[in-house]
Amino acid sequence: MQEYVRGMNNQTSDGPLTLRDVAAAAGVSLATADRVVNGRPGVSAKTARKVHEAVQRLGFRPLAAAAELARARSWRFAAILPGGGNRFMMDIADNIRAQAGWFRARRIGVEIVEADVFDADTLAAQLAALPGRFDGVALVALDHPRIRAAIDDLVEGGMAVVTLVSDAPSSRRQHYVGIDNIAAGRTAGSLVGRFLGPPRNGETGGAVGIITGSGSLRDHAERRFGFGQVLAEEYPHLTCLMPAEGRDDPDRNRDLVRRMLADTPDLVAIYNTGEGSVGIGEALAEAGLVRKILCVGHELTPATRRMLLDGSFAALVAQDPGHEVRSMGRVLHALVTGQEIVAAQEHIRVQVILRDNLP
Amino acid sequence: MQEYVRGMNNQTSDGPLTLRDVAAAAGVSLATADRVVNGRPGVSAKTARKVHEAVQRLGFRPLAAAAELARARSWRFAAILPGGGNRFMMDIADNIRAQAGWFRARRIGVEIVEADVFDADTLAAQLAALPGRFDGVALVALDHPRIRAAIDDLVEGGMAVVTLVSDAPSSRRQHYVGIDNIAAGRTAGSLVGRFLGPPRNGETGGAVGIITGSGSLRDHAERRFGFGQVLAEEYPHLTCLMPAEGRDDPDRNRDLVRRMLADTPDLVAIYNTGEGSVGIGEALAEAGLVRKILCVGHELTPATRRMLLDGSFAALVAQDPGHEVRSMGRVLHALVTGQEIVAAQEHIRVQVILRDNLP
DNA sequence: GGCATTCTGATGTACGCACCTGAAATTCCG
DNA sequence: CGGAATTTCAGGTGCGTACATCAGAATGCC
Repeated sequence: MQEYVRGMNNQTSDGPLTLRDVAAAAGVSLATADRVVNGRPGVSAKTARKVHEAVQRLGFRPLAAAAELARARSWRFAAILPGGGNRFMMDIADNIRAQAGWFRARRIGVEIVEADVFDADTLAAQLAALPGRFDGVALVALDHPRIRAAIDDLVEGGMAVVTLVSDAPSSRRQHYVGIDNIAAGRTAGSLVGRFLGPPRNGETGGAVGIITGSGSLRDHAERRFGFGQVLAEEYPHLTCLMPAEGRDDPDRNRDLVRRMLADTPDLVAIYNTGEGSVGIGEALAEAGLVRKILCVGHELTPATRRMLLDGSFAALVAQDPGHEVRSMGRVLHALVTGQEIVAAQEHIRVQVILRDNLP
Repeated sequence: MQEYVRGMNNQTSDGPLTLRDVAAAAGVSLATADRVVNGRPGVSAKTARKVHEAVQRLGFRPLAAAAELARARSWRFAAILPGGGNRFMMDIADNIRAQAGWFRARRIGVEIVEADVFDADTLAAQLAALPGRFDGVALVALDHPRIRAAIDDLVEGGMAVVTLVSDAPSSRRQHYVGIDNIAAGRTAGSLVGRFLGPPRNGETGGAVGIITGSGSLRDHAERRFGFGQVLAEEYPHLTCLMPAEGRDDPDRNRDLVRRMLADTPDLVAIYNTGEGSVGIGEALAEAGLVRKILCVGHELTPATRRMLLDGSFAALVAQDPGHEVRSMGRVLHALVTGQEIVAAQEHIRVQVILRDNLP
């Protein structure tokens, strides 16, 4: 067994455990120990086993900071977000900018790329243009065969790929940062059912209108599904109207609700699976039905916050863009540096926001 | 202006920005630049200004990993948690243990100290014994003059002090890791009010029972306050009964609810501000009143999860112990290393948990 | 078949990553 | 000129990695 210590570092006994200690214990050099610990090739099975044993026996864990410093390379991540004034996505973008310091401190540059998430071809082309320029991507995925293929190509090419907010589960993306949208829809359904209460004597339950953004983003579809499920199972006295597509646009949503009010005398509640809830509030205000018709929507924005406070909306089901951006950063960073992902920490909660627990 | 570069590092132009660049730009040595950046003494006002200017101009941010590595010292934190089988506190403890890796990777050792949080003298004595052994403390604070004084002494002595779950706002603790308990109580109040719905024709609203842990922990008191506030403001048809102290003990709570049921024919809901909700479920089951009486409680534990699923409890207002432990770690670490605390990241949300958004 | 030579895979050496810090050196100022 | 204030020097911090080294296998040649 040789001695590879020098200087003042020859205290294998006290102090924190370093790779040097492991190497000494295994009777190999630092470089070899490092190779084994990081699973790099060029080590015989026998010595690898010795090192592994030493790691186990001593309970060694590499110091993240030292590893990061030594790696001495920087990373470039792209965040592909839908363009068009979607407020929630703007929040995501703002949060990414706000996290610039965190990224910089880890040698990470993040570029926000606007995309037309509804056009699979364009999006696929944008994805295909990423390799070489970036080490990792987070994208709001359109769940479409062409996009899945594009994602798989990226992963194949060694890029870290993470879906954000809306998933593409059948692709090979390494991680999904976002909420369980079926659970989110179910939560909205339970809120509507419970807030409305059981049908009054002699009355029927009434009708529930559903406004949705678009059929092509998976998140909205899943929310509708979860919502419908709960209403059918638990509140059969309530009837769901056909979902109306407002493309997350307040103006369209306003029109949809106007029509809904005209067509549906027994309307008791409206659920919006996406953005543009303001339009709903406006239509209700016009009709003098604020607080008369129960509204539940998604995401906390200045507009929904206001409507929560003035009572137009009873509750919001939300995800925290800050958490999501931080999770995205941690996950991508862990992926490119080969660190472990702590699943529990990366789980994004489905939040219920009432007027009283507004952050 | 001198040259302090050596080796291959003489590229002040390209590559990422380092302290060396700042030092060169300011015309001082690395050591001096470092002192300024970290606010350590021994630098004249004039040179400090030069360095600050350079930092601003170049937009320098120290690389977290390098700083951490170089600081080369380890920290010892204590987490002072109430003993006695409180499930939520056990979760906190478990989360601390689960985060051991994270702490280790930052050279942080955490020791969990059980305390009798209800005895101010003992707790104060325990706090007084910390200096020398620890660099930072997180404690579930009893809001009591003696404890405040003990906390102030610790801070005075240079220890980082953070309150956890229950605050002592008038002390000099540097940070509180936990939820806004008034908001939590209000949220519970809104849930009860909305779930019960407006009074039916010809009926009065009914009575709401309140079970609380103890009067001496600030968190429970604040929850009661928030709860009562909302009920009085928004649901005046509901009457709150006097809070009954069950000391977070399921058995006591069971007895309290039994008595409550016997004494209060018009009981429509029960709110538990603390632990031991199982006892409530048991008492209701005995009386065959599960789902007949609306229950809202706090914290997600195996027991409350079960009761949420079987319908005994309609909703939980909760805080995420995982988030809290991670926040505690980050904050204490930031405090001892003199880093900045990102307030937005450390805000702990008041969560509403229904059966459908159970994590 | 014996021996020199090339090649290959395994292992070690030494330096760099960017910052921190105690001791040494320098400057300042009365 | 002496002591305090300020600044610089130099040596860590633990790990990654290009390059050097080395042993042994494979090859080639006589």
